[in-house]
Amino acid sequence: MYKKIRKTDDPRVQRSKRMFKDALISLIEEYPDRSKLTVQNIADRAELNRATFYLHYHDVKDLMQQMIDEMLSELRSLLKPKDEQAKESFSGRTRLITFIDYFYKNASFYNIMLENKAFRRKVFSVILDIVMYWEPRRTTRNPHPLPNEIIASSTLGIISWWLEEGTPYSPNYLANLIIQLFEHGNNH
Amino acid sequence: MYKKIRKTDDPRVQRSKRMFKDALISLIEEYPDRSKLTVQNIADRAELNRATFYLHYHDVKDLMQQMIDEMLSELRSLLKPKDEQAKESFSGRTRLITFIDYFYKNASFYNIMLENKAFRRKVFSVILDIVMYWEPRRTTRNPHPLPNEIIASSTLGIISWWLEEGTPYSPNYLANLIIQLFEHGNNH
DNA sequence: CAATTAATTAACAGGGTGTCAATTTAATAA
DNA sequence: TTATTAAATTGACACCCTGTTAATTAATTG
Repeated sequence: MYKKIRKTDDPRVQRSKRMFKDALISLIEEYPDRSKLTVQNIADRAELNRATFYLHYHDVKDLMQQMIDEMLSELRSLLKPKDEQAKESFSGRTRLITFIDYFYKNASFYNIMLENKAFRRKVFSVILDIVMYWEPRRTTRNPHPLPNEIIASSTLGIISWWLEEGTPYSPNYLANLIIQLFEHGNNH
Repeated sequence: MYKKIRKTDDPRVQRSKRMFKDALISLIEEYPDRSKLTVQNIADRAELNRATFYLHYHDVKDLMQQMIDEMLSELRSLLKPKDEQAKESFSGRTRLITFIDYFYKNASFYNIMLENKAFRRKVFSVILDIVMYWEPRRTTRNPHPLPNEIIASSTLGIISWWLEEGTPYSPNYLANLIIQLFEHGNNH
């Protein structure tokens, strides 16, 4: 009785999906205007048949969506403290730098991905998490705090600009600027 | 001796271009995922021939680019004080509210347009202008001001979020939040 | 090996692109 | 009004991409 239950474990599937993802990244970096983002071109670049693409994805959007979900899940796990002890030293500042570093690694790729609304929304919610647990004491001594969404969206705006400009500051320095803005505004 | 010099003054051209622009706006608002943004559909919606489209634009991107330029030029003129006297009362705050109001009018349309990199870059430079002339005195008494790009990009981030969320605050209140952020950060 | 399933191949109708030449229609100077 | 100019339409063209299918080949694994 032959039965193959774990389809996704098939090395052929693994390989194909990896090839398609790499092809998409390669095409995006080569044509930042996304003018060559077709199933045809992706399959050609992956050196796989176009019909194989349809075995795994519904269309290009679907491929991007799956990649986005994987990336975001990776990012979230980076921001999750491993144990109780790590939680202590895992300050808001550390989390912000971890976050910025993550985008710094494949800056040109994430720069493109951030034009995707779905991706941006999910990144926004990750930032919102960071902001919400930033400094619990903030709410107690602060009579008129800004809505967390204002803090998060301005952070996303700054990071988007930073990526578009080719990361003109180091991740650390950028984090400093963002923290300065939220601590003192522009009146230091 | 017949001679027609001013082609662009031809009422037929005026009408056609207006029809195509209206059709684009109509399609964008009907299909926010931009799935129906083809020359074919735009021409159909405009009730003009597809070949006519190509008489005026190279492709859909070109049409959007022309619209973007027109809108930005309109926005810039709104932000330019009419005379020396008006300059007095045209504070940074007033300019920021004028700016936000402009996007509030066709919020759903600008929300889509802000996904266009070219448009976003130009809006960014308009914000940069507002920020640069915000408060001349700021630089004198402020030893460590943030780069103007940080202020501008965070503003753009906030406004983008606000548009994506369906303008949950009034333009005036949003301006207050932005000003509060830059005046005091999140520690009021 | 034998069974299973992934990948390939070739073909299909459908739709959008960008261009062209010939024709019709609208604007306007005289 | 009429003659001239140019815009708009029409129909056609080759080309490319899409999404699907059926038949075949190739790779994985019990």
